Amino acid sequence: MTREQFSDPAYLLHQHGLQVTAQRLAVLRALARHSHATADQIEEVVRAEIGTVSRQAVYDVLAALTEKHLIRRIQPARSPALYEARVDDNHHHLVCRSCGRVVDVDCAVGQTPCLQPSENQGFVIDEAEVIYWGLCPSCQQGGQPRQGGSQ
Amino acid sequence: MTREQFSDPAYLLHQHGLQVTAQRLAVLRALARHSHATADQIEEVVRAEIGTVSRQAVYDVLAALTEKHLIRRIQPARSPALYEARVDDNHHHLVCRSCGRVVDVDCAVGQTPCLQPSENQGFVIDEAEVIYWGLCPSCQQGGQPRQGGSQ
DNA sequence: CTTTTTGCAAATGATTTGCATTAAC
DNA sequence: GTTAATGCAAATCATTTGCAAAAAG
Repeated sequence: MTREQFSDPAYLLHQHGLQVTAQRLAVLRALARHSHATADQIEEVVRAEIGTVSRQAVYDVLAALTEKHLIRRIQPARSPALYEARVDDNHHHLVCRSCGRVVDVDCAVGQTPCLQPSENQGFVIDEAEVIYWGLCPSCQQGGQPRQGGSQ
Repeated sequence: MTREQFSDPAYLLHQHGLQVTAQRLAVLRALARHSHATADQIEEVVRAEIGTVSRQAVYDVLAALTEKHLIRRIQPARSPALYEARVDDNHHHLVCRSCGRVVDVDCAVGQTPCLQPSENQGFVIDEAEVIYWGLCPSCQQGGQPRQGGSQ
């Protein structure tokens, strides 16, 4: 197993029991380039690249990749879900309540302590998702909320 | 201002510039009793109590209360949003990927450090939302995922 | 009395489902 | 060849919108 196989999309898919298809590769490539993209945006990018994808194929691919933890789905309140290339790096998100902008931030508490809640109540935790809600720099001046957590 | 005014729902509403209506009081009461309820469930409870509410009134009330931070909205992946009586206690959530069960847990890192991300990128943060994804005790035996983060 | 809320109906919009066709293994 | 993935159409379902009637201050 060579080092570069780790980052080879086709190998990754195969490794997780998924068939290697043009649209799956294209979705992975699209996400590598555009982080925090909606299904719609991904569809657009993928279609531009390989010519044809159905919306359903996109949803299907995203669901399959999410289930295998090859990508991550984030749901910033009411707006459509966003997807990002999974990096397994325990990073979190800053989300603007006004414009919906999403920015990555490293975990504030070190490497992986976020995975441990104070009490697990018998749950087996596999992921900690942290969203910091607030206003981005540009929305702090002038703008008032249009989307996001409230209303 | 007496001590009990702090917890008086009518006073709370008034204090936040909201008119005091039967359905708002009923929603607050419903949430005090049933934490992590969907709009649907709240509608049901409220209707049982005051006889009549439209679905829209429920959504409207929930939006108003959420905006004033009197209650909190949580969005566990694809499933409908849940609401809980706001406690301002910096607690987080354990969500079961299989059955969708939601359980409260205290912040693992003390009083309010969760509000501070490693870098705020110029954002003004007003809330930190933490969701621990995993499997609840009962779903660890036997059951396989039906709803939740991955398809 | 004036403004905010409610109720009703209809619309929106993301996501899902079912099934035949096609591509991967 | 078999099985898994795609494409297409139609359905679902939470949530929103617009407007008239009712209630709150």
